[in-house]
Amino acid sequence: MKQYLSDLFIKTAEKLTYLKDIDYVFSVPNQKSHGDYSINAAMILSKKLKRNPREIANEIIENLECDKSVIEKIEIAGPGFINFYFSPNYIPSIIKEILTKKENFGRSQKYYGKKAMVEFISANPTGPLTVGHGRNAVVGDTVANLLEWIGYEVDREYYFNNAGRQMRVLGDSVRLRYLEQLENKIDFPEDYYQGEYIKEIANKLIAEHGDKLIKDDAEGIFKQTAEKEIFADIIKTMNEIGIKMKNFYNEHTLYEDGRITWLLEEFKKKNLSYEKENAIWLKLTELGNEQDKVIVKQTGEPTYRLPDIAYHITKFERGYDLMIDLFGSDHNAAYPDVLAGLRALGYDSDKVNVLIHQFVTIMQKGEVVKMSTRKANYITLDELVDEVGADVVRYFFNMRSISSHLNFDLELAKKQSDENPVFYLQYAHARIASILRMVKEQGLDPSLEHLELLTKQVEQDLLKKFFEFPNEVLLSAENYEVHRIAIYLEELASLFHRFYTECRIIGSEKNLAEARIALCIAAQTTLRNGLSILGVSAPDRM
RNA sequence: GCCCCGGUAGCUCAGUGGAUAGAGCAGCGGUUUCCUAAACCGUUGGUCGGAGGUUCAACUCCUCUCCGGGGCACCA
Repeated sequence: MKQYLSDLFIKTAEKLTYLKDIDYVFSVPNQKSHGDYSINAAMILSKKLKRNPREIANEIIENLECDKSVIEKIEIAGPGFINFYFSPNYIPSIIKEILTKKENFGRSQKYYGKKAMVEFISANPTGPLTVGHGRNAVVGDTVANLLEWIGYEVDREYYFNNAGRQMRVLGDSVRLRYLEQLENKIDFPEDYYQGEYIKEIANKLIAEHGDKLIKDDAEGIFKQTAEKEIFADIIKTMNEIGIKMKNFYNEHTLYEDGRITWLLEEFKKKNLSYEKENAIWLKLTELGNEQDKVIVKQTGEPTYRLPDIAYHITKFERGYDLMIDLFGSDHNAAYPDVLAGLRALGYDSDKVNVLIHQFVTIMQKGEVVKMSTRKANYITLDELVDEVGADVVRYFFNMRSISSHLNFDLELAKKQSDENPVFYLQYAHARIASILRMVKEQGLDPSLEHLELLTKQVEQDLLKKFFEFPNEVLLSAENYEVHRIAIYLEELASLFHRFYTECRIIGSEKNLAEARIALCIAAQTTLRNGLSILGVSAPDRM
């Protein structure tokens, strides 16, 4: 419907040239009495043309060449809205489109031929993924899905660092636990990794090597084993919630390739860096940021900024048209430095889109659980998935705007009842599957021959909702707003339940019954497609 | 001191500068001899944190301010 109107206005703009280059908006009015679609063009033009908006609206309507069989009525309302009422005979045509496109209904080719990379999770292998990482993981994967739905070829990538201080501390934490298990007296520093998993890794080393490692240092087998075990655990968790990375990018590669040295030289050559207090600084103030930052420490080790910039350069070299970085809000001060560095080297930093999601607050028995990886006071993503299931985890993390804090109530999520919106959606899908099984036994088949019989209000409301889906996918993808899909699906499911409460199939006149079966299939397809974007399963039975 | 995010119904949250601000849950009252009641219907509930400003029109944009969260590393 929107597409039809939008084409209509583009055509009309050839006659009424003032319709060109203005940002009019088509919207579905809040109230049914305001039609199916509404446009605000006349009000926007009012100031520009210094004319009465209702007068302009009239002129626009006179010049619209619309098909009577598609648009039944056009009205001017309020301060100058133009309201369109679509013909009840046109509206069911969407069913044909859905039944033809099936699992592709909602996809578009708008960005066909473009390549995108979504970098997410990117947690260093110092411990299991926590609930905090869960939001990043789920949203990142869903954003990648959305981009695929609008035509992008998408790569998912995980960037990690297995060198540096944190990893040394990790290795030493394992070493100390190893010694402790062998009944040596140790002093375990407070800022070391406190988690149980460290002891498990130490035990594993004892099982394999006995006490032969007593003289080994932290950096060797202790660190290596820790990294290997932890990564295996992370990947297992990712698999459980359906995430498959295309690539794991090790920061260390950037050193081996000589990219770090090269980058340092580039900054020096371009006079963008300087030495002070035995460290090398990047002139970020000259690039428009607040303060200069260190890129090489006194120790000679680069800070994260240098490899981060080098890493993004590899993304540019790999030919991505769009690069998404997804971080938690604790990183929100880091990315402007990286982008400024890229700009200074001539890269188009507009192609890099940094998404920041706010924190997850876990509520347990009415209390906020404070979490810290190092203190081991956290709930792992694995535990969460075990308790509530992958579908609930995926849905909960997807259902809120990423800029809002997410309140994850463990008791509620565990409840597997109607308080959980994910069950509402899955039930709608399962209910349709059940209906379809039933009507088949009755010898009824879907038919597109008499869709014009779908004239009841609830039927028309559901049909109109189908029209919105492709546009909803497009808007969600272009704005990286995963929660819009969840909201849309809840509205869609609600409309289906209302339809089915009022309209029965078995017992209705045959042509009507078969048209309604087609309507059910269309609803099921749309629900399933939406759920697949979110990575939530669509069960046939519950 | 500075930067980012939030503040909307009892709770959790939606809300492209548009018409009378919505949903879910909770509360209250109903609906099933009938293809899934994990459903549906009705109803209660609002100073959109506050103050200015821009606009034909502000929950939405701008300024100031209060409250909460996250940052401002030679950690990532």
